[in-house]
Amino acid sequence: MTSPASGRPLRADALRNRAKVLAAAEEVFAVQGTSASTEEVARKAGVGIGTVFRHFPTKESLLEAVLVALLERLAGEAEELRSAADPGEAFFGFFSRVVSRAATKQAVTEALAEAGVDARAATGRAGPGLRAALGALLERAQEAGAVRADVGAAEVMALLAGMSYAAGRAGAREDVLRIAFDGLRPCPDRAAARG
Amino acid sequence: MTSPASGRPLRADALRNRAKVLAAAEEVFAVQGTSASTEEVARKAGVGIGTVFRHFPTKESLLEAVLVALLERLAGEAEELRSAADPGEAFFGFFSRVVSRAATKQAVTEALAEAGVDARAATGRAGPGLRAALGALLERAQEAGAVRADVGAAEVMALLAGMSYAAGRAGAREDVLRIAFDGLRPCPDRAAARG
DNA sequence: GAAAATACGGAGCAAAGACTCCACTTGTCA
DNA sequence: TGACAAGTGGAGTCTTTGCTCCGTATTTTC
Repeated sequence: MTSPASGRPLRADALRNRAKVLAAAEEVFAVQGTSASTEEVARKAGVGIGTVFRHFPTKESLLEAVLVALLERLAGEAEELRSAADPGEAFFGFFSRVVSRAATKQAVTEALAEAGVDARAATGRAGPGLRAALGALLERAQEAGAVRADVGAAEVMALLAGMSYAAGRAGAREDVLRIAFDGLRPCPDRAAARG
Repeated sequence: MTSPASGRPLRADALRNRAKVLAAAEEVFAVQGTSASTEEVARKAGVGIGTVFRHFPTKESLLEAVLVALLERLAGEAEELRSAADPGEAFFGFFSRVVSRAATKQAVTEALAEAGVDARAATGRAGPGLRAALGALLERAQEAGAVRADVGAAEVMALLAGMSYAAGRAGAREDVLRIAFDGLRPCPDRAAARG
């Protein structure tokens, strides 16, 4: 996505500015949440507001671009872990890394939430990418017996979003994650415990 | 809280209006989220904006009043379950009832999040009430062996907030809750699963 | 039932934020 | 290097929203 939908490629300076805006937006939204103003983003990027709106015609489209970038990066990280030695550690490690990142970056939580629902059109494109990558991690962990067999990628995504939210608010991140992880692990006499 | 902090009791019509505003605010915030406008609340309550601001000098104070009412009601429900026959069912039933309510009422999730952090002054008063009531439910469930012994009320609150958030976004509420509940249950050979 | 106290309603104010417009600058291409 | 297309910046517009102010209406008190 380095050129406008139809027509010539972007001019060099425009390309540079677009990147600056995107980077600034990601940082601003991460710190202040997605309700931060467009002007704040422009200031951080060192460009005029007009420039921001030239590249992203609405605030929503800017936000969308940021979320997509975030999701793609997460998906990439998951992808890399696909061939890790320990599938269980790969899965749980990825999960907790995402959650701990969400604790400081509000935008991550929102991206995950959006990805789960794929409400927005564009995140609808990136969401499945993450879901697929996470799904692969999940499957390998299940085959290795590190994760119970009766959960799917969708539930794990939802759990991930929920835990990210909780991490951003309450303290005790590790303790809450421990509960979720134990819930994900196989447990032979679970039936007994339920009864 | 039916009279002003210092001075005479409220006039009869004022008391009535205050109640109408609070009820309207709860409904509006539940449906539209806490970013709904004060004017919307006034319209729903059938009073002028001036009246809303007379009773709640800032929007924040109105929101706070709604959240406190919500938390107190939840705490009350938890209290009632204190002497239920089956402590495990009481605990898990309460938990899932809260989550399913949060699925349709955004304000519930926010109230829980606030209660966990007790960031706001006033919810700081009501938050501990819920925490205590939930803690009592938790303890009884633990004594009955339905919940693992090594979790505290704080973690459960955080988990509750996270699950409420997840429920409001993704579908698959039951499936995600199942994971969380299994994580909360005792499981003798958990150590083995972790290794 | 009149006077005083209290409350009501909604026009209007001020601040914030999304977005537009256009005179000016910068990159590109022949 | 000149000409033109492309991009920039930020003052200004429009809308929304929290909140105030005060003339009018309702309750309470005696």
